Amino acid sequence: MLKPERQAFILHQVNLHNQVLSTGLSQSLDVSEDTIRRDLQELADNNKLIKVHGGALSLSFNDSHYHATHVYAHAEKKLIARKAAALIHNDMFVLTTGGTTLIELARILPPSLKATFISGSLPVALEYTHHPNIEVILIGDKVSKNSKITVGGEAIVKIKQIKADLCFLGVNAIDAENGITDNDWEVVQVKKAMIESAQRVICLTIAEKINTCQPFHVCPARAIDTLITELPPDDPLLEPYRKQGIRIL
Amino acid sequence: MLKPERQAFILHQVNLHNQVLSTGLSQSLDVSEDTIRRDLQELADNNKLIKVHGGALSLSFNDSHYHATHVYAHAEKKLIARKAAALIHNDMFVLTTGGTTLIELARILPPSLKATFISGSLPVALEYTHHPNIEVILIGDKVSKNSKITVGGEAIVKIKQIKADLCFLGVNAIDAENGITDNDWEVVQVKKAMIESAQRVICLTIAEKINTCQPFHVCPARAIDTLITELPPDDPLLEPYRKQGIRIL
DNA sequence: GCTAAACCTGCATATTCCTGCAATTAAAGC
DNA sequence: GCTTTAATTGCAGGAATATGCAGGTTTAGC
Repeated sequence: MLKPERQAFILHQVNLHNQVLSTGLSQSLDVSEDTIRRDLQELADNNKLIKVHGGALSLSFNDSHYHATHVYAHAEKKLIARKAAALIHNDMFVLTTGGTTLIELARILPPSLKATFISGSLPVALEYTHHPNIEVILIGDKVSKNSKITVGGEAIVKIKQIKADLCFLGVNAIDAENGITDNDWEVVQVKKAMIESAQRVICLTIAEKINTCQPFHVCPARAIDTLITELPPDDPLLEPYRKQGIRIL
Repeated sequence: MLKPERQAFILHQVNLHNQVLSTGLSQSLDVSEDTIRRDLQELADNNKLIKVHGGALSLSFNDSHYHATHVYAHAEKKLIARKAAALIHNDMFVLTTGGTTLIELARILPPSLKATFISGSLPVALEYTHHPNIEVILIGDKVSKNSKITVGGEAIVKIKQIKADLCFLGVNAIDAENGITDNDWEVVQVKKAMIESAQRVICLTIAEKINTCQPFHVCPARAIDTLITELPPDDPLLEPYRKQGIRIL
C-alpha cells in the first residue's frame, strides 16, 4: 500500500469516527506505530486533522451528514459490527442488506481484507468503495426511497444467480416463534432471495428488536445460522434461539 | 513493445486498479524500473496520473473525495445544472452518468418534477432518492472505486435495453476534433452505451475542460445534441461546436 | 508522585529516485 | 536498401525517501 493511500485511509477513518488511535491504525494497516505517528504528523501539518496524544481527532465535528443525523444505538451497532467482521475472511463472497448496522460493519472492515461484497444498498456500497482491497458488486433495479436499497424482480433474479459464502442480514424484528419479519413487502422479497443464495446466514440486530414482530414474514428463525447482538452470548434473552440450534455471538 | 503501447497499458492498469507499483510494472512489462519511472513521470507531466513514491495513483485519487463538502468550481456547476434542469419535463426517462455536476443537477430538480432517472452512479442515485416524485432505477454491476459508478458487461447490457428520452453526460474532456474523451476505459464503455440508448444526448462540462483531451475516446463531438457550459451560448470558445451543429446552452 | 503508554530523536537499512552516459533501437532521409 | 539522426533504453553511482528500531523523554491517568 502506497503512502498517500494509507494517509487517505487514515483521513477517512478520522472523519468517520471523529477520532483514531495510533495503536489501532498500526494494527489494521500493518505498519509500525512510528509510521502512523509520522503520517498523523504530516496530515496535521496540512491541516487535515488534529493530532493528539495517542492518536488524532477530526477537524470538524459537524461536517458529515452521517454524524449530523445521529444514529440510534450507535455504540451497540459498533459492537455488533465488530463481532460480525471477525467472521469474514479473505476471498469470501459476502451478500449484505442495508441498514445502519451494515454501514457500521463496512466502516470497520480492516483495509487488508480482500473480499467481494455484493449489496443492493446504496449507502453501504458507497462505504465499501473506500476500502482498497474490497470488490463491490451492486445489485441493480428500482431504488426504494425509504431504505435506499434496490428492490424488484431484476434484483431478485440477480441475487438468485449468486452463490455467496456469507449473508449478513440486518433485521427489523425477530421472534423465536414467528422468525424474522419486516415492514416492507419489497425489501422482504430481496432478503428472502439473499438467504437462499448464501451458504451461511448471519443475523445482525440490536437486542431491542429481539422478540418483536412486523407484518411481513421473511424466514423462520432456524433458517439462520448465526445471530449477533450487542449482548453477551449467554444472555438469557437469547436462550430460545440457541435452543433452535442457532449459533449466538 | 513500443513506448506508446506500454504507456497505454500502464494507464489502463492504473485506471483499473487505482494504483500501480513501479516494481510490478517493471516485471510484467519486462523493462527496467528506470523506464517505468520515466513513463510514469511523462504520464504525470501530461496529467494522466499522479506519480508517488513507489508507483502511481489514478487521477481520480484525491483525499478530498472524503471531504464531500468542497466541490471544485461549484458556482459554475450550479449554473450548468440550472440550464440542464430546464430540459427535463414530466414523464421523461432520463439516463445520467456520475460526477459532481450531475449531483448538482439532482439537487436542484424541482420537487414537482415527476420523471424516471436511470443511473449507475451511487452518489447521484442517492441524491435522486430525496425527491418525492422521481423514480430511480439503478444500473447494477461492479462498482468502480474511482468514479463510484457501476461498470462492466452487465451494466452495459442493461443500459442497451433502455430507450431513454435524454442522456445527461458529465464529461471529462471535450475537443472539437477528438470529440469526447475520458481517462477510465471502463467508464468510457458505459458512456458509449448510454449515448446509444438515448434520443438526445446533452453534454455538461465546465469551460475549463473544453478543448482538452484524455486517453480514451467516447464519441465524436457531433454525436451529441446539446452542450451546456457555464459560459453564455455565444462565447467564441464554443464556436467550433456550434459549427458542427451542436446546440449550445 | 508513580507508572505505563505514547512520544521524539537519531540512526540503520532498504527502497526508490535522479543524473549522466553509453549502447541500442526506431525513424527519417536519400 | 542503406545511412544518418533522433529517440529510447539500461546501467552505474550517488541522493533522497520511507520505514523500523533503540534509547531516553514526556504525557496522561491514577
